Amino acid sequence: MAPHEQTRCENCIIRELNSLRALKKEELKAISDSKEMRVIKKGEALFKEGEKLGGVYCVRNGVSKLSKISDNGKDQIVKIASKGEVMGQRSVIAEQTTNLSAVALNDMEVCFIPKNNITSGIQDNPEFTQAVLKYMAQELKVADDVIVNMSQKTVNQRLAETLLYIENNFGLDAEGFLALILSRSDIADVVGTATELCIRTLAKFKKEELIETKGKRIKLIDKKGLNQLKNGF
Amino acid sequence: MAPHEQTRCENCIIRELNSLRALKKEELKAISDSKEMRVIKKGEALFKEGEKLGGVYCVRNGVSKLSKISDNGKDQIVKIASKGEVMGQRSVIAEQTTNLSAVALNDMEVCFIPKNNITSGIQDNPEFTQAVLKYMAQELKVADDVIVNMSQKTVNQRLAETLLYIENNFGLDAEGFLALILSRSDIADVVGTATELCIRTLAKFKKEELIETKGKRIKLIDKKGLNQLKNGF
DNA sequence: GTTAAAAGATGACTTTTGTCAGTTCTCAAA
DNA sequence: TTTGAGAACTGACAAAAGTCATCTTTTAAC
Repeated sequence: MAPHEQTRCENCIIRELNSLRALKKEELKAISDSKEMRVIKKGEALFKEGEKLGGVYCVRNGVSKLSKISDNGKDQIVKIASKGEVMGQRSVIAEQTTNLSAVALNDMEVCFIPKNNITSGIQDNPEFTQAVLKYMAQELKVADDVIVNMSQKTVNQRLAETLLYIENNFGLDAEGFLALILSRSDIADVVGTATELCIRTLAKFKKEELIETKGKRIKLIDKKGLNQLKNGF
Repeated sequence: MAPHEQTRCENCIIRELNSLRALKKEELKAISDSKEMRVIKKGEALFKEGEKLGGVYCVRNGVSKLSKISDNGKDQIVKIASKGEVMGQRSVIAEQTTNLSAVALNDMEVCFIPKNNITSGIQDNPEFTQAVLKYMAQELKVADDVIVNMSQKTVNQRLAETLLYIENNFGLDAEGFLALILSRSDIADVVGTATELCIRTLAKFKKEELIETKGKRIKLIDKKGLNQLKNGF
């Protein structure tokens, strides 16, 4: 297959992971012709909160954090997006500026799809619209759950939950450590606490033999214990 | 107008407030024929988390809290729905059980619309689908903001914000008190804190002449001060 | 009106979380 | 190999939030 053809949306298997799979062949061809592949280096921003997006980003490779700075200046990570995720969908649909910033947690490869491709898809293809609708409904449920966790659970519980979430969603490396490596500060921003408390709590988990650490890498030893902790025991 | 006709969806002005306004006359007639008006007394549940909904509820009158019980047994109010709001939409679209419970905060009048009316509307009427999509996109943005507030702001800030929110969305009564009267425990469940701390903080606000109280009613005196507090000054 | 139950309120105390100031570690550029 | 910046970590303390027990007020049922 010629290199050119590898990047045609019609041949792209990533889209099977998201609502773009509901698009018809002609629609995918139209997207292929106008889309643009971008490489984002670790630490670079795909977009920043308040920007008006010209389209959405389909993640081919790598991981991005979606975060928002609160009035007190602290960053809260609302979501971690990886392969297959379409970013910026919400803003494009609502025709609003983004409320979140997207920063690459490692080197990324994304496809930028101009918004008119998406909006025309929504107007002309009921299956696609339905797929987007279901996706958003699911996101909304997840968001509600996060609200409850954030307001009702302790840092202990939320950290345990975050670690389990990372293992479930990003898997392990060859040595059994969490494959997604976050800085302590990023973990704290997911959990919604200060970096120091995050570090202290990780140290406590280590002492209780729930986890092991090696540099910034973390291995979950006692998942049952972490699960109990998460639920408040 | 005959009483019968008053309750026809075609004549109902409530729907102008929500996505149902995008429906065509024939679709509204179909809904009218299958819908069912229900009266819910204060304290009664429209539905409980985990239930499978047979349709959505369009609020004609009254106010309902949408809440979820966290693992530690505490209730978190995620949203307050009033006139014009369509409840249960998310679950019907995602074809899932509800993740939230809906309990009437005062006497309510709602229309129950069977779900096949909604799903067929989504399949056949792109304008309607688009309206629902935009509504959900907006909800998602609001939810993300709530996540950030919950995890990064203090009870002080969140309570100030909640009071301002209630004034902005539900207005005042004849004497200038917040028109929506919540129990201290419900306010605490919105803010995401214990009832005692909520009461204490209200007492503090009173001492600082930010608010006045009369029984369970609350009047906002110094809105500028509350706004500053909300943003952390 | 009486009365029981629920809601509101307060004090005393504990636990959790945040903050500041500093030290150690790590890794990459010079 | 040095070195210097940033990340990880620690201690000490302060502030915020939660809990429990108790008391008062309000509300609604009889």
